[in-house]
Amino acid sequence: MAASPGSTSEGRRSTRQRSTVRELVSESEAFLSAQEIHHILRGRGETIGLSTVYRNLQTLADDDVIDTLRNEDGEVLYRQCGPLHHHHLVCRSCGKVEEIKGPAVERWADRAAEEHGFTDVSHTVEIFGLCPACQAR
Amino acid sequence: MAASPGSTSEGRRSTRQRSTVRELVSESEAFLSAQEIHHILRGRGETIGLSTVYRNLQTLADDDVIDTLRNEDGEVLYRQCGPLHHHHLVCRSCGKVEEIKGPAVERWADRAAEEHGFTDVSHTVEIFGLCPACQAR
DNA sequence: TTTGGTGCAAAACCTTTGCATTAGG
DNA sequence: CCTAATGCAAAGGTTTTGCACCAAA
Repeated sequence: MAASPGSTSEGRRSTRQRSTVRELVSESEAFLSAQEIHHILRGRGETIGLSTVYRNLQTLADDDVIDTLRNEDGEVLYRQCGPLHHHHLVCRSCGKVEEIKGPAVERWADRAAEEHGFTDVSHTVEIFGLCPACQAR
Repeated sequence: MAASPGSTSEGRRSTRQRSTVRELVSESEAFLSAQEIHHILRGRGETIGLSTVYRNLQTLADDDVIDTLRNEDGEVLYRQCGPLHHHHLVCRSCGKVEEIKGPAVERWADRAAEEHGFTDVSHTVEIFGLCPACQAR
């Protein structure tokens, strides 16, 4: 992961909306889009604007509180930063996600980057397929 | 790569626009966005609509003539397919792309999917970092 | 009180789609 | 001919931004 020297979390006020967003992201296993987060919170009766959701997700990502990922449709997805780095095995049909650890890939990626003289390396790996349940259907 | 049984390249007509798009993508080293491609072609005096660019890029991708990739801004980027499946090492600063082959990753991804019972597997791997030139700056 | 945060609506983006027209086979 | 391909404009989607108001410190 990239180092983030200039932490921007200095003058952040704690508001109900920010807490609500952070909590939802924390309690969720899956990656959520901003739209989904807004929809869920509204469904719970929370009062929060879509732009506020976007702005909070951005600041949370800036502060390295949450991880971001882009799905195949170009939507940005958000999730709490996990303690361990891992990757995702995603079902193309039902969207089910399996987490997979892959120390081998980490090493491979770092080495490949190093061989080309790259530093400050990060990587994304996503595996797509058809899960057992969806094959049966 | 997922198997593509039903090749859709059957009834494709060869038009000036399709050739132009394919040629530009072929002759270019870098990944280009649809908007960039349209802009470049218009700049050259070509007569072509933006939607035609999009549609041709889609069919070319469907026919496995070009590779697609999404940049960090969510734009879809296109580039001519290499003969071998490979991944990309992208400089976060200047956008320079190195191709890297990684049979190990292919095997790892396929095995990880298999262990979870997934079939029809494809995967994406992107490595981001700072290239030597940009480190110097 | 001061100023960052919020909410709404409008704008900005990339991308897709409807439809009449053109042109490849 | 026939129908895929084109071009334009309009619509679709996500994300950003302007601005007046609100509330944390």
